[in-house]
Amino acid sequence: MAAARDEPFDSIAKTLELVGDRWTMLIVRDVFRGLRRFEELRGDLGIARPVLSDRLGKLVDRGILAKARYQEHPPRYEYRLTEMGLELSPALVALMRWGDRWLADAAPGVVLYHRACGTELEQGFWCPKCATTFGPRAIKSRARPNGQPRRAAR
Amino acid sequence: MAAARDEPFDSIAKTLELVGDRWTMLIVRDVFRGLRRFEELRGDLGIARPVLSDRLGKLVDRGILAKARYQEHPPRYEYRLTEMGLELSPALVALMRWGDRWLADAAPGVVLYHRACGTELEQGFWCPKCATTFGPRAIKSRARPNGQPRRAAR
DNA sequence: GGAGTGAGTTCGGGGTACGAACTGACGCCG
DNA sequence: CGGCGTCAGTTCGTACCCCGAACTCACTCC
Repeated sequence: MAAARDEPFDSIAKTLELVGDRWTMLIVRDVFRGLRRFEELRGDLGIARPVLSDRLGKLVDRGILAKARYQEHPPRYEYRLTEMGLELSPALVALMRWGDRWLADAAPGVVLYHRACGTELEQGFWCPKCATTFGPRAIKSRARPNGQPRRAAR
Repeated sequence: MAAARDEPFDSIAKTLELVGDRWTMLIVRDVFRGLRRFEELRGDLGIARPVLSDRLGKLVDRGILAKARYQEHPPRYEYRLTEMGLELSPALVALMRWGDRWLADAAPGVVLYHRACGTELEQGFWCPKCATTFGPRAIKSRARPNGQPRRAAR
């Protein structure tokens, strides 16, 4: 693997190195849905055991999932999202909405609500100054001046 | 391939079938950045030619990219985002921000602005009733009652 | 004590991605 | 006009990764 090219948008590449393979996002999605155990995941995804085993291990190594023992004696673990994993939800939601909108055969099977008030949520880009949401065409990008600290997220 | 399981969140799986392989999202990202020609993309990504050729073809077939002839005579085409492709941006932005936040070695190289006013954008879940953004923990999900028409997006 | 379950690991075969080399249609420059 | 460079591919053989099937192991339940 070549040395990292120092290009902008590199975080996308870095992120996809961690979660961009064929199964990882689907595993994370299932854990979101509440599936936690090896056989649950395997049954739902139809993934080969060795591959699931490998992916879960990597997700734990990377801090996206955490193992929690749910029974001693045959020590059995279930997998839960860490904060890091939980924060993948904007990406998952974005993929879901794109599929709902653009793929005729992917009927929207799920609606997402704001827990506090039960209103169906929207996902969008938000301008805190104008206090509006807006679409992709209203985005401009600029290289961040080097070394400037990132803003605290959320 | 087994018949589609009729599970909720299925749009995520469907979406990932189209853009979930190792390269496709990176290609889309590069087209977002303004790279349009075969060799530009190849040089930037370090992707093997046959793979790039195949992925571009599939992206065009699926309606995410469109070919536009930019010179006759050796007929040469460049690739541009369709509306469908453009709307992948929420997913790309979500992946980018996740990387910025959680991957120490992925310095945020790009800032995104609201074109109208120059303010740095946020991306979040938006509750139109409460007029606030909120995080993943404030989401609830429900199966959509069957056959209900999807809302007009954006 | 035999069957069942949950969570894996081991083991070949097959499909896919890879880099390298080849093609072909030009344009440019001396 | 002849050779070189460029752009956009395709062909080819290998190397790797994914897959399903079978095996393991530690238990529980009947």
